Amino acid sequence: MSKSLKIISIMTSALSGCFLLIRRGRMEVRVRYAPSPTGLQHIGGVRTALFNYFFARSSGGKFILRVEDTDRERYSDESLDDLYQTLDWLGVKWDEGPVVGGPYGPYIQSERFELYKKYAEQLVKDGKAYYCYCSPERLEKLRAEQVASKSEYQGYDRHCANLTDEQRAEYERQGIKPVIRLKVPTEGKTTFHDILMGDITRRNRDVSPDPILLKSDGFPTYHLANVIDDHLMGITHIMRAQEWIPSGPLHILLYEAFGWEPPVYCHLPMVMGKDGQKLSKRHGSTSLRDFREKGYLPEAIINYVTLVGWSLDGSTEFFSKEELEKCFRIENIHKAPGVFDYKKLDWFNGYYIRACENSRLEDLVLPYLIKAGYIGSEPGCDELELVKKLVPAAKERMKVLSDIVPLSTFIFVDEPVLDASVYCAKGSDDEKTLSALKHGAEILLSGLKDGKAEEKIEEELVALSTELGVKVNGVFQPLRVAITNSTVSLPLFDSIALLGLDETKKRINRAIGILEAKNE
RNA sequence: GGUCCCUUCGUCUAAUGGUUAGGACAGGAGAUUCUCAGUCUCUAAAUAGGGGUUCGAUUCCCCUAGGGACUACCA
Repeated sequence: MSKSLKIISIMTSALSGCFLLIRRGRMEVRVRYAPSPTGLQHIGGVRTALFNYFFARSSGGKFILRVEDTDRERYSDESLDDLYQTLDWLGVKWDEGPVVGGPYGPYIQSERFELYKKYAEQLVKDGKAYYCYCSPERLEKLRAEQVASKSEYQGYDRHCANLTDEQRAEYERQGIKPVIRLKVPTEGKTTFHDILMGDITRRNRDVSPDPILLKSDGFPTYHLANVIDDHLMGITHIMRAQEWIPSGPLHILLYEAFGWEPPVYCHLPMVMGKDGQKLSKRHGSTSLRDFREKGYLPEAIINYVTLVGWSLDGSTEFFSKEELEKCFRIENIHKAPGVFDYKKLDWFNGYYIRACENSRLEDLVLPYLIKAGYIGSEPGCDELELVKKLVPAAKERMKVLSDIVPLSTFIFVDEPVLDASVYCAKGSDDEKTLSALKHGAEILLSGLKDGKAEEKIEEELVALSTELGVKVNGVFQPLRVAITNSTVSLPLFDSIALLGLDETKKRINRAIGILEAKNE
């Protein structure tokens, strides 16, 4: 190419870029989350929703929810409920979509049923698509043969691509319901641009040959419905998981067949399990419902999940939803897939629990205590008072809300430790342990009864330990085990406050009995 | 099998054509006059391999290897 020609070509491409900018630049960003209600919302889907939502917010655009319920076999009402519940729980609000409506509705694909058929038939009229009468059995057999022969050519053999009118009429007479397939060109190549990945090109002969657009039941397949709706709803950016990259060229072909301008693509890195495979149930919980039930806070989920495959600067760890709505940049999305780290999520969750207002935490923890049967389903004043005392003591020991149950069991279930050796701390012995328990109890109970400061009592207990020639824990452990029935527990004074003085006294005396029986 | 995508500590990630390659989780050690937890301090740990381009490459290019996704009348 000569120099001047080159310059001209650069200029024209710059110019067409300008037009694109003018056409698009004025337009606000419109993105969508378009799940199919065939199961519970999971980490991967939620991450996609979040990235779309944050991108929309941070660029002053619109976030649209669209329900892609074209698979009647796998659809369930429960999944749809779960979708709404999950987004609601996360505090992700959609600007347009089901429930709230919007100028491009309806936003549920089954309610747009007629539309897809119309467009598919238009494609047939234009010679871009055709009716196919092949039976599922024939297709199955074809596929089996291709797999067996390890043929380089995999996919539909275009058997119905050039049917005569007579042949078609004959099939129709037999009552066979056709599907509509797209004519994929066999020559040339198709390129689409991805913000993250750059240009991705595929030879047309490698595009899955003649995919079905409209199923025989009249419902569209994903490809058709997705392209039509994205266009009709004015979607500007498609942010979806990288598993969709292979169908990118097919979608471009569809946009071309319709004569439409394709949107900008951004394929999100996938979320993997520890073994590097796509995250699934066998790696642990994946549904948001599970996480919610175990007691993860929405702020922890949001914070951690958006940090898989995205980062601001590599050192900022904590982001609130509101911050992400401001600082999320599409350019900071990573290309490589990321492993979902349950431990790090736990760490975030613990952090957010500790940061949680006590009053809110009381409310959050209540259902777990009720479910455990520790407090009534209609908690009375006494019970609420107890929870009020429990929360600050348990707070920094919790990773998930359900941890409140094991931490508070000693209050509600009294199963004394009968093995005397458990009371004995490292470096102490049976005799000293008994003595520590007896004298410690005296110091403790009389001190508390007289309203002595905890610090003062603690000092006296420490003094007792030096007196007995044991470590500090040599005095505290027998008391704690006696009171909480466990070597692992809340701190001594918190435990007593929760249990009450009478019950404390009762448990200590019982423990003294257990130790005395052994020492004899 | 075919096509496409990816590759910095175990994990999530930062960085630049020139740094002791930074942070966080997890791990290890220690501190905190009660266990556990929390908090604090310290510590170990990475540019997949091989070729180029370059005075210099982890960064740019090529090859190899490894991993992943897709290959449905599912999305």
